[in-house]
Amino acid sequence: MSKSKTTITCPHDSESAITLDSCCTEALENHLPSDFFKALGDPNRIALVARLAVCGRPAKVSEIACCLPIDMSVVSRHLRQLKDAGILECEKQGKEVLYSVQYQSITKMLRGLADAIDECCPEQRRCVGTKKK
Amino acid sequence: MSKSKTTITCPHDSESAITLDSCCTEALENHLPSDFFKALGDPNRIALVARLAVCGRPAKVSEIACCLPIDMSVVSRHLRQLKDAGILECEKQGKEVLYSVQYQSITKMLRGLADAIDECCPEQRRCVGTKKK
DNA sequence: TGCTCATTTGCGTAATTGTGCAATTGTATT
DNA sequence: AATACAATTGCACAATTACGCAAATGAGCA
Repeated sequence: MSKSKTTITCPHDSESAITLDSCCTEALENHLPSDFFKALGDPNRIALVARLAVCGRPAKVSEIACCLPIDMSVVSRHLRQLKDAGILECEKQGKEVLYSVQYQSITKMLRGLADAIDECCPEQRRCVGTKKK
Repeated sequence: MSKSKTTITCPHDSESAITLDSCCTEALENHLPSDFFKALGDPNRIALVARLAVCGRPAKVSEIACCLPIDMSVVSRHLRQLKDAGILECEKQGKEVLYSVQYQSITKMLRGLADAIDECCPEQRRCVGTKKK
């Protein structure tokens, strides 16, 4: 943890300004890519990831699609979004495209975020209540 | 992990059906509440959480709102959504409402999910390639 | 009681997103 | 070359969501 610190004051209420540890903010926001969460924010995409995760092997789009009551074209778009978010990966094999879960990068991401939040937790740092007056 | 297992066959392609370990699916889906991710899927809400996290103390709505170029009523709604998702908590104090980050429940959730994904990771289980033939 | 301030809620609108269908692309097979 | 199949993309539409403004709620204070 560093000691660099910035205080951002509220224009209309400078006394109760939120104290921002800039270094910590960056560390946290690096771990908070909203595209990652947006990708997991849809029930159908959650279902796709869960099924693919327990499947344990690369699966083609058509077999993934048949588990859900939505069109395969929609599944294809969902899979692409999950891939762009770093949750899935895919490889072409002949006519087919095989999707699989990026286990390591997901768990690394989740644990990294958890650690970053722990770093910010008041109980774990000395820099609490540094209020500008 | 248990041994109960279910195979869901594709209607039009039963040979390449995705093998589903039902117990594992449930375990995973329990860790995948889409509302949690949906709440973190918006850049403004991410910013709110990050700022509140590094703030390290309960903060009132107006001071949280002044960090973002959006109306306070919108911030209020975002905060409520984050609270409903279990990411923030709030307490009334006179006229004001103080929001703070639920550090423990978030990190517990993230690490629980990471563990659940690890449980599904092919390298860590024996039940790979259980394909119906 | 009347007033002020902080927050929430109602409502209308613009933007985004999820979806299905049809057409297209790309790859193998005949 | 023609055909068949898997996956993607274009397009239109419905549903959801983010947003700002104004009004309402609620809690302290004169």
